[in-house]
Amino acid sequence: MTCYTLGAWKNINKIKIENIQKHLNLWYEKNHRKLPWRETNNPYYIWISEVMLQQTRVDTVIPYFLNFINKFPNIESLAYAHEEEVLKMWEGLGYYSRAKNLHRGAKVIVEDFNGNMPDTLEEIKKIPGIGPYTAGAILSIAYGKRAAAVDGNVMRVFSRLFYIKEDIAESKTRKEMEKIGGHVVSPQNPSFFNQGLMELGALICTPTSPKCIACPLFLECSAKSLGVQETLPIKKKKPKVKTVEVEMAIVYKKKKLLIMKRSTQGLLANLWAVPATERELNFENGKSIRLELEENYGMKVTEGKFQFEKKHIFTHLKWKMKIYFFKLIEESPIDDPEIKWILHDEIEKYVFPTAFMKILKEIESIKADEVCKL
DNA sequence: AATCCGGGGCC
DNA sequence: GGCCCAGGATT
Repeated sequence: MTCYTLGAWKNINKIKIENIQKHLNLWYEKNHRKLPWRETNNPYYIWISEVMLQQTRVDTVIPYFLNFINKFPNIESLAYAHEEEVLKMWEGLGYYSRAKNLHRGAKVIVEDFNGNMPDTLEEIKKIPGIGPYTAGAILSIAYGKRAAAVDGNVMRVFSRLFYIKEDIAESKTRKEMEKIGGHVVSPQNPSFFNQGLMELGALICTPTSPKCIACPLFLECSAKSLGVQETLPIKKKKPKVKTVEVEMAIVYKKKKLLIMKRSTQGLLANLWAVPATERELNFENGKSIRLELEENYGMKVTEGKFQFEKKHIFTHLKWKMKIYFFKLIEESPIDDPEIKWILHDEIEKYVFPTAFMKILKEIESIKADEVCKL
């Protein structure tokens, strides 16, 4: 059995490739899950679903997809929407720049492509938020074109199928995988083939304990024949998790709660939140949230009352959140549209990331009487 | 090439 | 608590 190191994919036996194409397409046709975006070839639906599925599980995406296409049924309706509306539909899904790019992308399609999703690689790559994977997925699934659509699942399948030991965290390996994807994709049905690879990765060729006994490519799999399927793919880079202490201010003016928009850059950019300061743990150089409110907004508040602590884990970041309650003493002299005082039942009008939504939900259960006693 | 950007499920 | 992700943009 061959080990296909860098560049050796050109030597993959032609019969082996044809067998893989035949077995995989038949398996996909018979065994694929019925999902909302698989009911159609509409390029718009395929686009939305593929972007939502980036780094996100199918079960999470389904309700978001249905709500999204209900609210924005076509490219025009998305292009003419306000960004706030688009973000609202994305609330809780994470990686919010995906929603902003989707919105920008719809505008580009309306302005530069006459409102139709382009069907060539060259044009489709001009749309913000569409990279190599999403481009290939749209071309093959919506337009039946012979294009590679290589994501994490496909790299795992390839690494086992062809016994590839290169580190899939490296970009040269990813590029190599894309070449393999373009080389082996079925000319008969590129859509079934690409979706078949991903479905196989999701259902059979799973990261841990792959179900080889049920795999349609059992006989073609190099790793399985050597019994090394569990050791692949090889992925070396490990991001370090940084812990950050975050002070959050729950400020009340009577029964109204203070919220403000986060900065236009960085984590959770441009989304609504309660005022917060971040500082790296073990460094005492941060200002307290109370001082920030006074210096940045000229807002005087009572001494903070520590309420509770909570953790929130992002991919490479751990937030240790300390939540303090304050009462307003003196209004800010600045009239800033990005500062608002809202009643609790108004929080659904604004877009809050999950980390803050959890806090707001906990706050809600604390009685107003208690706040007034501060 | 390295870094940033969420969130949830699983063990 | 640590692991896994159906990536793309920016620097």
